[in-house]
Amino acid sequence: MPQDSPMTAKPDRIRKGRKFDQVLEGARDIFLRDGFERASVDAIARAAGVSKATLYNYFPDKRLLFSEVLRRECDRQAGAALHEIDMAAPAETVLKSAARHIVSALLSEFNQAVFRICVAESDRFPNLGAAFYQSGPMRLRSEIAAFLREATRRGELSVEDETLAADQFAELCKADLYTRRVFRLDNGFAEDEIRRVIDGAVAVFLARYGTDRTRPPRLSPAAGP
Amino acid sequence: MPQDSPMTAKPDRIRKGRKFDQVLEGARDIFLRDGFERASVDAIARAAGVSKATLYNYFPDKRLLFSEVLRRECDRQAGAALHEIDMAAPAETVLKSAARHIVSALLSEFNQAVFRICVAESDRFPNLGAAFYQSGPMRLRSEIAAFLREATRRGELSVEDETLAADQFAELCKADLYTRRVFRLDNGFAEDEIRRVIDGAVAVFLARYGTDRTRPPRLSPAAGP
DNA sequence: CGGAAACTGAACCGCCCGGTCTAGGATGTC
DNA sequence: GACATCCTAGACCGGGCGGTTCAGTTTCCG
Repeated sequence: MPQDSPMTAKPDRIRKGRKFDQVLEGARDIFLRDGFERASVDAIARAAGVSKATLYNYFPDKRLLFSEVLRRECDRQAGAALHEIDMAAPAETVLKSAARHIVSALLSEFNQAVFRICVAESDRFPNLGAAFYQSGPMRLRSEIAAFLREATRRGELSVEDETLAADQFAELCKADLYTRRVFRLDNGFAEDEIRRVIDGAVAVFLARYGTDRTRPPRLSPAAGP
Repeated sequence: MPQDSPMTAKPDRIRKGRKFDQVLEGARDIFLRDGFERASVDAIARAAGVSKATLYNYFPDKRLLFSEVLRRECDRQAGAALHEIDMAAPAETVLKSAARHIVSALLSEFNQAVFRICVAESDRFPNLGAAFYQSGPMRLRSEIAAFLREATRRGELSVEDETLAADQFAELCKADLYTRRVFRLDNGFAEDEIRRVIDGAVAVFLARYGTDRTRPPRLSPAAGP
């Protein structure tokens, strides 16, 4: 039973107030929508369904509220990883499904919003960039690198510099799509656009890092001329 | 309807004011440093060595001044292209020197600043994203694509989808470096870090798109170099 | 020289913002 | 009922902002 009765014997409860989470949620909505500068504290309080006094009861100022919100969102983002992929499947299968996960995560509304804010505010909030990097790109890279190492051990791939290869793979997944999304030229992409990029990424990657077992027969236009 | 270009209209030397360029320069400095929201018009006027009244004589409001500044900076950026590269050299040479140009351009202070602003303000200034995209990534891509087409004709490469391949190459050049730069984890990179990425990018690219003439002997672990 | 046009500096306006404060309303515990 | 705690609505403050105005100065050019 989800009883959140605020009286659990004594004030060993650190949680400063009943509406603490509401404040964070409202702040997240407004900050992600408007950015730090344009988000007004009044708007946040309104969105949180809370009075401004209550808000300032929890957080001493706007900056700290912002930092806390972004820190949490970075953590949240870190959860959405590639864990569910069956790393024991054939390399090409793993790469393809990883690519699909990466693409859809990168293009998601949420990731875009957090990315935008982190980029824009990274000078005023120096730790922000690092937080985002570690919660997103860095985790992704180490997961991919671990897989590459394992696949190399199995003889399916031949990767010496796993971190470089992992970065390359992630970058290949961005091709075109990400840029267009970041600059708001498109907000949705057709399935065949996505497949084109994913298949292209896997093909390029395997051409370089595949072994004889996994490298596809060269589909070069050598057939052509 | 507000006139956004003081140089238009009839006479030749109408130049709405002697200090027009000063204003643009000052505005560029401040906007690129502080972004749109945090840049105050007073600061811009001060940086331009001009009174606020003069500034508002040229531009009806802050938004339009901003748009004009960014439009010019995008144009300026477009100039710094790959033209000077000798496209007739062997493919690997061309790719390597192109990669070096791309990397140094991407990591430059100027490009970072413009990128940041475009990303942050792309929703409030919808045409901004497109302007940046066309002046930067898109030009780059079409130049690379043109080279790939030519190299394929020469039989040095074997590329079917030139735009995809061009995007992939540009993405490969970003690996790791760009992310770290954008999030301000580093502001300078050692020469061997850069070379590692560039060589890696070219190797991956040639493994997929090279022909027997240009594809390097596979450096797979089985076969020694 | 003389007058128009460009430019200046500063004061000024209205607005909104971050942040404070107060008087009072719920709520729950003894 | 009394007390304590949390919360609320909104008035309030100082300040910075974008933008305007204006009286006076500089520059340009015939």
